[in-house]
This record gives sequence, C-alpha cells and structure tokens, in this order.
Amino acid sequence: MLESPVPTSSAADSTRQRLLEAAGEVFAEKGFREATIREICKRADANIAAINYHFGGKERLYSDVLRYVDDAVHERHPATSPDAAQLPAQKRLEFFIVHFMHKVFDSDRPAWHQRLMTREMVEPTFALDELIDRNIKPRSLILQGIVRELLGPGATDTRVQRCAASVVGQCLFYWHCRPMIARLMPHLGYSPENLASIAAHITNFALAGITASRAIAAESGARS
Amino acid sequence: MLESPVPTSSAADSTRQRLLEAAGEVFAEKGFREATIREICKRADANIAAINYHFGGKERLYSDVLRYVDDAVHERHPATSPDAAQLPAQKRLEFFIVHFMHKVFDSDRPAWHQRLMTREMVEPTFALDELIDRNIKPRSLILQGIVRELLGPGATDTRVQRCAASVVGQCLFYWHCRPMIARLMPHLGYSPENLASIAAHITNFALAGITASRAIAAESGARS
DNA sequence: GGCCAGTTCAAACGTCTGTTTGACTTTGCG
DNA sequence: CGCAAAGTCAAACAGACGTTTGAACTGGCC
Repeated sequence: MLESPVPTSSAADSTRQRLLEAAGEVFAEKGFREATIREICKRADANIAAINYHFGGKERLYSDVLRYVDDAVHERHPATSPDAAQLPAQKRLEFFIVHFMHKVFDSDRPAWHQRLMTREMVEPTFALDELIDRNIKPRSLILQGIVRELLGPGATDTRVQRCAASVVGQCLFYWHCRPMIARLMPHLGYSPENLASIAAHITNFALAGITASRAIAAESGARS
Repeated sequence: MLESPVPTSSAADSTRQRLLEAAGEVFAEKGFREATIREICKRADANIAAINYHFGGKERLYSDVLRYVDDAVHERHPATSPDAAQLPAQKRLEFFIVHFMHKVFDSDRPAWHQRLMTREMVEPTFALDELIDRNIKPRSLILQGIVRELLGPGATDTRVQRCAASVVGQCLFYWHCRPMIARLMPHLGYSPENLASIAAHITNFALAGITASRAIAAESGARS
C-alpha cells in the first residue's frame, strides 16, 4: 500500500507480501511454535485474521515462507561460477566453499534463511522434503561432482559422499555452534575478511584431506 | 518407590528422579517450549503440581535436567584414554574422534543429551553458560592440545582453533544434518561399524588437513 | 494417640494461543 | 451509479498452557 515498486503485483498482494517478510523474521527468531501470528501481524501492520484469509492458517504460512526465503537466497548465492566448465576442480571447490560460507553468513535481508534451515534440521516439519528436492539436492550433487573429480576415477559413492560431508561439515560448524564459539573464542567474529580467511583454511584443509583419501583408496585398491 | 537401588537416596527423591528422567526424554523430543509439564508428569506417573513442588517451575526443571544429563554422559564418554600421556598425538586424535562420535550417537539412555545440546545451540537458554564451563571447555582444550602438538611448535592460536573446528565440524555434521542426510543418502545408517568407518575417514582426513596447515604455516613463516 | 513437616492430589485460575465470526470498507466492472 | 467480490477489522471463541490453591494423606517422633 505504501509502496508497490512492481506494478504487476496487484495491490492485494501487498499485505500478503508484508506478511511473508514479517513471518520470515519472526519464524527465524522464534521458531515455528514460539512465533505468534499476533506478532507477525503487528510487524506487518496487518490484522490477525489476515493470515487465515491469505494463507489459510499458521502452518501453511510457514511452508510458504520457507519456500519464499529459500528461493530468494539460492538466487543470490550460486553454487557454481559461470565459467565453471573451464576451471580446474580445485578452483571450483574453492568457489563452492567461499560462496557457501557467504550464503550461510549472509547478513542481508534473507539472513533468516539459515536459521530456518537449522530449525528444520533440529525438528523437521512437513516443509523439509520440498526444500531438499528443490535446492539442497542439486547443490549436493554439484559438490559431489567436484569431489569425485578430485578423488579421481574409481572413487566409490561412499568415499565421495564422506569427503563432501567433510567439506560441508567444516563450513556449517561455524554456523551450528555459534553460541558455543562465541563463548569459547569471543574474539572470533564473522567479518568478510574473517570469513574469507576461514574459507581459505577450509579449502586447504579439505584439499589435503581429499588427496589423502584418494591415496588410501588407491592403496587399498592396489592391495585387493 | 518401585525401586530404590541406592539406599542413601531418601524415598522422597523417587518422584524427583522419575521427573528428571521423564523430563530429559520430553525436553529432548520437543524442546523447552513445546514440552509440556503435563506430559512430563504423565510419563513420570506424577501429579502436575509435583514439578513446582520439587523444582520450583518449568525453567528450573529444565536447567536441572540439563546438568543431570550432561554430567551422566560425560562420565560415560571420556575425552582422553587412560594412557594418553604415552600415546603419540595421532593416536590421541583418533581416540578423541572415535569417542566423540560415540558420545554423539550414543543410543543408550542419555541419547537425549545431544538433542538437548543441539537445542541449546539453536536457541541458547540461561543454562548454556554453565554447561560450557563445566564440560565443553575442558574437552575443547584437550582437543586443542592434541592439534597443537600435531601442528608443531609456533602454531598460532587461531590456526590451532581452526583445525580443531575442522575436526569437530566433520563429526557434528553427521549429527546436525541428520534429517537431510537421511533423505539424501538413505542407505547411510549409524550402526557401530558405520560409525567406526566414518570416524576412521574423519581421522585420516583431519590428519592430512592438519599436516597441510602445518606446511602452509611453515611456508608463510619462512617467507616473512 | 497427637502432632507436624513432607508430600501428593484434583480442581481451579489467569493468560496466551490459533482460529472464527459477522459487520464493515474497498475494489473492479457493467 | 450499482453491485458483487475481495479484503479488512475488532471482538469473541475454544483450547492448551504453567502455576496456584487448599484439602488429603504419609511417615516419624514425643
């Protein structure tokens, strides 16, 4: 109502849009259960009944918000660089890790995304399966492709997946354990420089780990 | 009432004890907010008012449960082997990783522990600080000691902490992202053999990563 | 027995939740 | 304009929640 930059969206979408934004904030802060539609509506300057009118209930609002935020954030943060085909696997791994870290710690509007995802991991809701098929699985396959190339031909799926897990696990630790890290190492912040430095560490660490895994595979393969 | 193996505990502790056990279960399953004292009391065969009588409220019950479970689990799963002093750092790292994985995926009674800890990470409560000082910090220092030895003299604190983070991050990924892993790689279970195999992978991966980090430190140190 | 602190119990309280209701206003179109 | 559909709003609803209450029961001690 106050602003409608995109003329194609009807005026009716305005409250709907504001509700989506406000709900993203509140759900990320409080989680599904602890978030109240009263607070969401207050932040969106909407009436309580608007949620049931536009979304049909709190649950359907939640899954709509999740889809909305997930798509927005995956549009902002690509998993592969445009010229990926010409880059060696090492560079593509570096690109993946750097952008993964930036996606996770993006302090811009869709900062709720990672919070919402984390909550889905702690207590999956009806909305998780769709998210995985839609965005997580494709990205997982991209990473596995990179890792497979680094492991060389003949690497088993299990080995590829474990190495990929080691990559993502290193990145996500800084997110998942933030409250603990903040208390154990208060000096460690998440400035862009720090993020880049951490990403560089993870890349080196992972490349060495993958190379070692390749050597072990070759060794046990030769033995058999 | 039905059983009191330790004669020193008075009969009055019986309901209190049952409430602690039941509350551990329910809090782990539902989280603090979504867990209801009515369900806890039903599982403990106690009256609703018992919680306020014995603990003084839901919040104080929660922090008592957290302390209770945390101590129990850290007693079961040591961070260092008894003969640690005589073992090389590689072996101590392996021991740490294997037992860390077992602690996290312990399917016995205190299986709630990791769930409760994860919830504290997603939304820290008043109880987190005490837990960190009591159990997490000492274990973190043990791991940092091992890593520091592997990195060699002169390793900066930052480098030590990042390598330690890479170790723990790899382990916790399998826990934190369980719902996702279950959907992306349904075949991957958490049997003891699988756990041991994953621990072995992480150990090798981490040792190679730490060695590489040591080489980079030496290189940049030599350059300056 | 008489007494009292410790403990249990069913019932009720006040508050907060998501949802529904029915009247009201706005919008789009002939 | 006239009118139906779309949207908004304050108020009320029914249910669940944590907590409180006051009476009933338990056991040990004089």
